[in-house]
Amino acid sequence: MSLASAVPRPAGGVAPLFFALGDETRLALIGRLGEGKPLSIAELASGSAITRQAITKHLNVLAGAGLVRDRRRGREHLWELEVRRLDDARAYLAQISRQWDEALDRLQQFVER
Amino acid sequence: MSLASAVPRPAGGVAPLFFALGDETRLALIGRLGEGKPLSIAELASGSAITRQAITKHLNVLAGAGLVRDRRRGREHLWELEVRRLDDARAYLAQISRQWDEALDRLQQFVER
DNA sequence: GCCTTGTGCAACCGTTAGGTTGCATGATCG
DNA sequence: CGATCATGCAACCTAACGGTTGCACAAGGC
Repeated sequence: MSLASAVPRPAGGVAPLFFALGDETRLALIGRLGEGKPLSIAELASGSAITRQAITKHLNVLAGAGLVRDRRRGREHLWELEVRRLDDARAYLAQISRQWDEALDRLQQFVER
Repeated sequence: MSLASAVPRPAGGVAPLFFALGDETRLALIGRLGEGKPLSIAELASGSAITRQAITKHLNVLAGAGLVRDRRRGREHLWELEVRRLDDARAYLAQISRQWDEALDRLQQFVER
């Protein structure tokens, strides 16, 4: 009955995913990592008004949501974007839109007969 | 230069939008409102483990992000989904994906020559 | 071996989020 | 008018968030 349960959620749930996206600083990080080149924490922190440790925390939040992945090279950690995870979020939003459209169609037909 | 600033953001910024989506309870509300039928606060609260006032707060957060709109009928407020706002979020995600793909293409060409 | 550089870890702090309870208010139905 | 039902408003509480500072540590460069 409940359509809510009919909406399949990616592993781990979408809420943490959206939560990770719901912060200006984190969006900025995603934007920079989206330029393609993997960056170290120090590189991400330099030029930012924020502390390196704060950046680290944000990266961990993003990593927890699967939005970002780190790979160490020597003594430094290179972080890069995990684009597929963005698709999960998009798919979820698309599904709700579809559910909405279909519901409106049903209501429309119900009115017309 | 910075590609981050090249990503157009919907009015009000996307961060609040994603923030509003980043909560399990709020996602459930969106799911129920996505069924098409406008619902009152009391209707949304009944059957929920949560207090009516908590629901009200969540609805206000969603309204603040433009994800939901209320229309009063007599003494009750009917809430309904604002689907277009979901498209804003989707467009933003799509843009980052596109930025990523293009960046990878450039890097690829750089390697090949 | 030393000094530097990139991180991690832990404690701490102010603010906000999510939730509750209690009471006031406004529209509706007898 | 009086009882009732759907809300709003405000205070309060706890836990988490976003940020900082300080120090320890491991990997390179010289």
